[in-house]
Amino acid sequence: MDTLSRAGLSGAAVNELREEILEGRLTQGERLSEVSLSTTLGVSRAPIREALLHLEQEGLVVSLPYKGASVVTLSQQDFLELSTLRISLEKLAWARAMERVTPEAITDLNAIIADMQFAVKSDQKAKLVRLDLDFHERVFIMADHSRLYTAWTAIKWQVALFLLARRVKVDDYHNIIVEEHAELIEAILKRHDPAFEQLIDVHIGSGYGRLSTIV
Amino acid sequence: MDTLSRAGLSGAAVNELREEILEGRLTQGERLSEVSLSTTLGVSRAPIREALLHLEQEGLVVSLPYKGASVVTLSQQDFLELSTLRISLEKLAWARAMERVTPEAITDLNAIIADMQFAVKSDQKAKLVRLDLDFHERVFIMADHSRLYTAWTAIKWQVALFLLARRVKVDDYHNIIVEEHAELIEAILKRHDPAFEQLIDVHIGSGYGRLSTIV
DNA sequence: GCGTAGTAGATTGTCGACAGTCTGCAGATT
DNA sequence: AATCTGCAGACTGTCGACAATCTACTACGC
Repeated sequence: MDTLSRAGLSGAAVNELREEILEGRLTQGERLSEVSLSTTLGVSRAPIREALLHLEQEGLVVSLPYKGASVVTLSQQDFLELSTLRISLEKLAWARAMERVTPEAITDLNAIIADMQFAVKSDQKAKLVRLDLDFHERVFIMADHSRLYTAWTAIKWQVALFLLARRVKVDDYHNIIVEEHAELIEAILKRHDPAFEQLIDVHIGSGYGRLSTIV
Repeated sequence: MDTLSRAGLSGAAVNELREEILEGRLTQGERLSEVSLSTTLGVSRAPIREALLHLEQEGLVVSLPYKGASVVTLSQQDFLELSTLRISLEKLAWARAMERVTPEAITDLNAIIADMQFAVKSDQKAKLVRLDLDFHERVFIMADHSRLYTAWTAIKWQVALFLLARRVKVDDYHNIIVEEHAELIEAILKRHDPAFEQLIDVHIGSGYGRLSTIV
């Protein structure tokens, strides 16, 4: 991870708050008062403020001057933005990852797919989402492009929030996720497969079709 | 601008420090001590820390825990990263801008080109760089995609730093910049010109060829 | 002389308190 | 009754001081 390497208290606050948002204990739109957070987490306001700035950069929190921070409320429009930008970023990531792939990386990716299969069987939906994002995370790391990775982290947790909040129909998500990621690995093994861009369009963009009505 | 709307002191510090970095008064690699900055700018460390976090997000500053912040040092590798990511972002931006273009926006863009011509004649190199970035800035705004715009701002000032630091050969930059931007406007007027992606590859990617040896 | 432990200085991380700003309600005015 | 004004409370923005950490120099041992 990225934020784990940050300084102690603010980094810990980031991880704690992010988990609470992703798991729904902090609902979308909920006010995030600095003082209440500082008393709850047992630290002063300084690391809390820094944590909120970081979460704002990750798109999980929105804040206005003198009006405080709130958990982001993601709309269908936001999901469209996330999908279109993600497609652009992933195309670049995969193109570069193809040129830098190692056998060990493929082994890791296949291990994730194996975990996915288990998660599907045992119906662990949250775990499945984490594996999905972890899979793509490794591709972005493989791409060896620090700014591309930064751009990815700026939308990663918003995508996670959308998937975890069940605002996407997950019925077929279960059924196709293993197969689609396996196809992506095949594409990467071919190295210069020109069809990978179309594959990404389908893989990421298919979320449009799975976009359900607002919960 | 974006940061002008931020709260007073930290936002002002961001703008002040960014200008000093872009104009070279703060050289690349220079240490940025919080206390010395706070005494220099006449504010306490709190807004300075916030400003440094913001500048780190913009890629103009790098910082390590307990080791402090420094002005970023951009290498040729960094320029390659900036160019490849920027091409991805601009392709998405132009595709969307084409669908949303208004006559007023075209007027604004042509006004910028007119200013460019004047800047070229009067040999105002820094002004020319600003106009170049302002041109693209407006396209990203036209794209009406908040996360794409955020991704753009995360690399925008690094691109500016590269161009302003004269680490790119600017001889032909002067000669072709007006013509290339005029071509981009023509492409946007055609709305669904499929050749615009290639145009962007050339326009942004040509920086590779202009990349000079390290100063 | 060279390497290493210790220490002093400087710098960042954190804290609690004060100042500036927003929000909602109470009361006055028309 | 409706609207405006002023106030009270809560919250964010800022500040100065203390704690934790890093760094570079010094002194010691070999």
